[in-house]
Amino acid sequence: MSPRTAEQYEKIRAEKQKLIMDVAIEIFAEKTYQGASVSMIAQKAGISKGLLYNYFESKEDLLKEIIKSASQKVWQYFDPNKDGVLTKEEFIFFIRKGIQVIKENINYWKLYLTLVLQPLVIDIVKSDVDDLAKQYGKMIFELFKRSNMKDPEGELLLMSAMLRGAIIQYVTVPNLFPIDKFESKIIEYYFEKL
Amino acid sequence: MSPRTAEQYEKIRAEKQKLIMDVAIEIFAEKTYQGASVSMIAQKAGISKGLLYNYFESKEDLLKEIIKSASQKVWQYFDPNKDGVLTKEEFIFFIRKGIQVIKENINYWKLYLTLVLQPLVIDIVKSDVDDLAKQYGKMIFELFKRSNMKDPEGELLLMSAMLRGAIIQYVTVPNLFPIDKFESKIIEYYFEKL
Amino acid sequence: MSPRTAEQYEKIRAEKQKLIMDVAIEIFAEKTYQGASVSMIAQKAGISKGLLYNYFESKEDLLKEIIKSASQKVWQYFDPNKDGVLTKEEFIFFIRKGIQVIKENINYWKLYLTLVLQPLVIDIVKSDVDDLAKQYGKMIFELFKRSNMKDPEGELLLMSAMLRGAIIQYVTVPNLFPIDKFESKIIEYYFEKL
Amino acid sequence: MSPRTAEQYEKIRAEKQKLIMDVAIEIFAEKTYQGASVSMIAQKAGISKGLLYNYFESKEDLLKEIIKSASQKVWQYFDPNKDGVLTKEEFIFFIRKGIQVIKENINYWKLYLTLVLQPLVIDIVKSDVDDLAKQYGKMIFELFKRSNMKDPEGELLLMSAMLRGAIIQYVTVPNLFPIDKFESKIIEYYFEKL
DNA sequence: AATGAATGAGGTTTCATTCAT
DNA sequence: CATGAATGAAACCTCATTCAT
Repeated sequence: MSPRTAEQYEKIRAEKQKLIMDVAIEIFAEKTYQGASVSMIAQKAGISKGLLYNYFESKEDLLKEIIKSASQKVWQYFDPNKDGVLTKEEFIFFIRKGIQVIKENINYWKLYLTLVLQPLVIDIVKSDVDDLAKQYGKMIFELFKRSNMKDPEGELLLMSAMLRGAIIQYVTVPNLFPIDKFESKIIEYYFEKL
Repeated sequence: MSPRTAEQYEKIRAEKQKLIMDVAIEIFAEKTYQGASVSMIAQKAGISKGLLYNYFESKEDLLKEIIKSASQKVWQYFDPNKDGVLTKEEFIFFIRKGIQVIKENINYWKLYLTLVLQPLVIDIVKSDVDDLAKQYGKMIFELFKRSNMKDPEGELLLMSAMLRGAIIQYVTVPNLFPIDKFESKIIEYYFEKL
Repeated sequence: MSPRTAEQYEKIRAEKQKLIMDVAIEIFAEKTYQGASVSMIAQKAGISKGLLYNYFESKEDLLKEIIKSASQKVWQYFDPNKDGVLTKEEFIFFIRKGIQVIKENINYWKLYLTLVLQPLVIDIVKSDVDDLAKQYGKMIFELFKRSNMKDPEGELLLMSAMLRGAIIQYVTVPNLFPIDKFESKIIEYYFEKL
Repeated sequence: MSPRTAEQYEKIRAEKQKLIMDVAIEIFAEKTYQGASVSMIAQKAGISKGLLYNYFESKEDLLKEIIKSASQKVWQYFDPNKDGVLTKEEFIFFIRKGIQVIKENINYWKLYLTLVLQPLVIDIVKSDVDDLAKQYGKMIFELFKRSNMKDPEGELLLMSAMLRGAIIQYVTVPNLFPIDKFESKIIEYYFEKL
């Protein structure tokens, strides 16, 4: 009966906040940010609309928080190591890990994709992600060059297109796209080339 | 004093309908189907909201008509020829033509992409396109097999992922993606392999 | 090829006007004055909306004209004869004729009934009809008195209620109400009493 | 600080819902279902349009609920007793009670009448009411037969027409129709005949 | 921390009416 | 006399957000 400690409250808050965000990702991915209503999210999360506004300032704020937090979670695995140099093994790992992360967060990626397709609406998303993408791009380019590829830039283009396309396809129709076969294939491809 | 002839009316209708659809594609692509309002479309088309409903039964109907008409326009170039067999040259042409069509219809492709990412909302889109995609898939697979590729199925996977990814990237950030370089690269790639 | 004469034009106008009114009565009766749209009427009459406005100033004007004209048509049979005295035979005739007129103009009566149920909307209707009703009421009252009925006023009340109720019922569900049986019954009733 | 209890919310909802329905009956009766606007109802009820939609799914739903609830309220007095046999006294009571109920719910009856005159719009109304009407019709017919009336069927026809007509007249112009005199008269009539 | 009634701006849609032809 | 494209006001409805409790 003793009042909860500050930490307990903090924990409860954090959990409820996560719950709301998880539910929101799902609904946003299914219905679009604009097509989803705050009521739907509150209802599916089992809380009142009022309480949702206790945790997030607005619907847009909720979206921003989702992107912020999910970005962190998703991209943490790819923090480039200190030296900024990518070995062949690290590159293979990067692909494997990347595909795994996507498999585990389909809805987030779906949401992410709908968002990047509306440049005017959301610029938040880009900034973070773009930086990382550039760094990686550079490192992979260097790897390709070191491996004596004829046209490292062109190869980079093909590679990123391949990955991106596979993600889209997988995220859109998970059951129809053989992500595992794709994974072996692309790894086999670069294993030989590098 | 006499009323316009049937042809005159027909012309007016056809032109205005096209105008509305063109404007709508642009706005839908920019803001999402749900994020765009009929008012915005009417305003940008320079007509009253009421008139829009003279031409389309509803916002959803407008979307459907856009998809129907744009699908026709976009996919007509790819009607497989009678024999159902794809030569190496036809395959190269297919890629070239495909990229060109996309360059000329960026907004439609953007819209198409936001739509396929919301499976619950629109099933119209798929049916038409899926058929064609399957036919092509099969023909390309046969070509790869005839060319003695080791794993034609896997190669098809990589190829479609590459194309898809390039489209996404180009459509999303046209200025940043070197579509022409990508085109030469992928053609070069298959020119050697086939 | 000679231009039509003024009379011919006049005839055409009169016919078209009647056509529009007939169609409108039907639709108003079916959908309510408010629920019917000018477009529907024009379409069913096979003319353009614009032309309809050539014949009637407004939707409300169309309604007024319908009521005016139909009232005349409907009530003309009941113009009390000069002397203002109703014989038993005339009374019977009045009932017979009344029922016949209703059978022949179901839709007008339906419309009329929906209108009298909205006192605020239409006052036009009443004025004409009320006068006639009062005159008739008085004459029937006199007839009842001459026939030595105990309570002529009360009998008048019952009679008008009976007629009114039968009309409503018949107009509402023509197939279910045995109007002919009702007719014989009520005539038999007054034949004995008078 | 704590939220209202479930009962409190329940009470608020019930009261407001009743308020809206009461206001709506009045306005529908006065202006027709189609002629009344949701704005008018909200305004007269002193609430926002939005709130009305918190209580009713649509304007049509509001109408249906009114009919449902009012039907219950209105017809509950007439639940035939178990044996299904009507005595002379019960018949007299039925007429008295019926007239009283109508006097107390003029607006509902007005609304009801406008609705039955639009067969295409509302079928809801009929089903409930028709059943009851049939049961009563049968019971009254039996009573008439037991009382050795020459033509019980014809008498039933006259009686229901009389009642119906009186209701219409009273509901349409309450001040002009002497409902009390009608009541005594019709009771006197059947008191002698039965 | 929690509720859901309440608001109001804005969305989609309808329709009487006008007008150039 | 005749057309139907075009308008704009107003209808129905939705939903992010607020607030008393």
